[in-house]
Amino acid sequence: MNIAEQMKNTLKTEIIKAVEKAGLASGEEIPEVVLETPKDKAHGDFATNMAMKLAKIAKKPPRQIAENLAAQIDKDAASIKTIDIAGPGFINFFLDNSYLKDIIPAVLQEREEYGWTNHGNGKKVQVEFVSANPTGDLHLGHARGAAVGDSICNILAKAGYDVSREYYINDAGNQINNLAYSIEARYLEALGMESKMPEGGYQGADVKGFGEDLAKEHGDKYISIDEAERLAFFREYGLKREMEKLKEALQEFRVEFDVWFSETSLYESGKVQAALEFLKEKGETYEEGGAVWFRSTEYGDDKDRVLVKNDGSFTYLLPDISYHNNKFERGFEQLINVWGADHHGYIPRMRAAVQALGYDKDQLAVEIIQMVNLYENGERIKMSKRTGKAVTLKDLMEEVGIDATRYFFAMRSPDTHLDFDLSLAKSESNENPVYYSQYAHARISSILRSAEQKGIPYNPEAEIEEIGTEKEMELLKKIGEFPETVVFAAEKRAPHRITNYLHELASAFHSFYNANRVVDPENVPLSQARMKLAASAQYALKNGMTLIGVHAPEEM
RNA sequence: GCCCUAGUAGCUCAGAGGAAGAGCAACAGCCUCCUAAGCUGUAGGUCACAGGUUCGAAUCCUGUCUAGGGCGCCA
Repeated sequence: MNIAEQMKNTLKTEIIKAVEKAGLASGEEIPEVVLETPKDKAHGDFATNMAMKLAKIAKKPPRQIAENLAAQIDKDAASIKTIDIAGPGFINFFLDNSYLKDIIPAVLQEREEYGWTNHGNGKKVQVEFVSANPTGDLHLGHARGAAVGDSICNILAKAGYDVSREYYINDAGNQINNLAYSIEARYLEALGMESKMPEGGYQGADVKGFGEDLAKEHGDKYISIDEAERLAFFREYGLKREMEKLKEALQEFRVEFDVWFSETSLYESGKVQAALEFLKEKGETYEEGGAVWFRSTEYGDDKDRVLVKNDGSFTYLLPDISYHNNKFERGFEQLINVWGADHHGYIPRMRAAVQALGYDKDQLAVEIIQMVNLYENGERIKMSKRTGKAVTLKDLMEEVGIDATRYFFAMRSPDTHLDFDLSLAKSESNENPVYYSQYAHARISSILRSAEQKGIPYNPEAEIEEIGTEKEMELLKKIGEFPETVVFAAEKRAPHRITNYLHELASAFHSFYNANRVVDPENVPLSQARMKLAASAQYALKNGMTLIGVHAPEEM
């Protein structure tokens, strides 16, 4: 348990004791103690609403209860300096914050592991994200999904969950045939022959390039061979090329997967058929109009869904059910799917499927990544995947840079529409929020370098007793909040909690920097104490940035 | 028509029962000194609207309006 948590727990215990001593409530009656850290410093270090909660039980006005509690509480036991009563009955605690200094040695001992906890108890979690069809470049929406998904995985892993990152390759549907036909058309075109793009074909420059490459390497070799054979070849070829590009772009974006799961493999191992048989035997299906239906309405869906069409072929739902069954068979206790907004209507039937398979509906969580609109110089940039005129992940990385792109996507709550301001993300100025935390990190490196040059070496044994100014204590407090922030972000699966925290931490550091001089040759002990404080802040900054895939530079 | 998401400062967004917040933009200051991509201060609000629950609602419930998305035997 970290220092900030310890303090909170002590305070909570003392509050409960005071409630009992004051005879306001006892045992089960006592409401859960809520301790918050007020934004306004005038409201103390911690505040509780206990008096208001007790008003009903004790049948007294909240302010009177607050007075009573304030009188009963053991101040020394909880390092309380003063207690205020404010507003409708808040009790504000002003603490003797010297305990915060223990944060420094704790951070400096844990270093790159500061903030990591065992909160998740090694629970096996599988996160499936991106899973874009291998039929073209990753666009903006995928980029957001990749950034958010990867950040969620990092956060869960560091909060003590056993995380597996997975990409589901849709390599079995019609879209792959379409890809094959599109490549064929481009191939013929490259040979100067008559060709026609299929309906809904892929117009992207990548597919065009494949056709040209094939023509260059193999000439007209594929014109004369059997059509089925030819298309099979184009399928394989297209899939391979597309997957290579996807992996490369994602890797560059600092997104790695543990498992690349092929839809086709489900068919080959008979798992799709097996899932269908399982549901049939369990009575979760019925036949109507020559099709096999899944009784998804039994589990809260709007209508039943077709699994097998009347021509005997499967709908996309069936392999998906099989896939999710397979995930559970692999021992995952919690599944998290990160999906684009266009799939949200699909959630009820998937949750129904999970239940029909015999699992709890909460074992599948779906995070919806809302749409991204691109702006430049205040103007909306329209995109169309159909015509291939979309901004791709690669474009973003090139134009904006990886750090800024990752930060921008992590910065916003995933389930809200995002306006991505290209000019802002590209700007290398104080308007760009990504530099703020990076600058704090680089600044600390610079301070430590500068101290060395001035003959003040970093001294791990330095005393930190002299730490105590207002800005120093505020910085310490913020550093101490890191572990609980990571846990909170993991529970809410909310990477933007991390960027918010980083901003607050950087702000606390910059503020401290401007108020208190770190390197002072006239006072080496104090300099060395502050260097340890700065180093602690730097670890918290760096570790937080790691979670969202942003680099922590030594200089800027 | 039904469902999902959103509506909070000029702009972009946090906050999800407890005291209205940040960044940018605006205005006024701060470098003979460790990185001014920084700091300090000022100004800026009917939390879309109307009801309800509660000691207390931006937050929960109901309805309305606005914007975007989804509602295939497509994937």
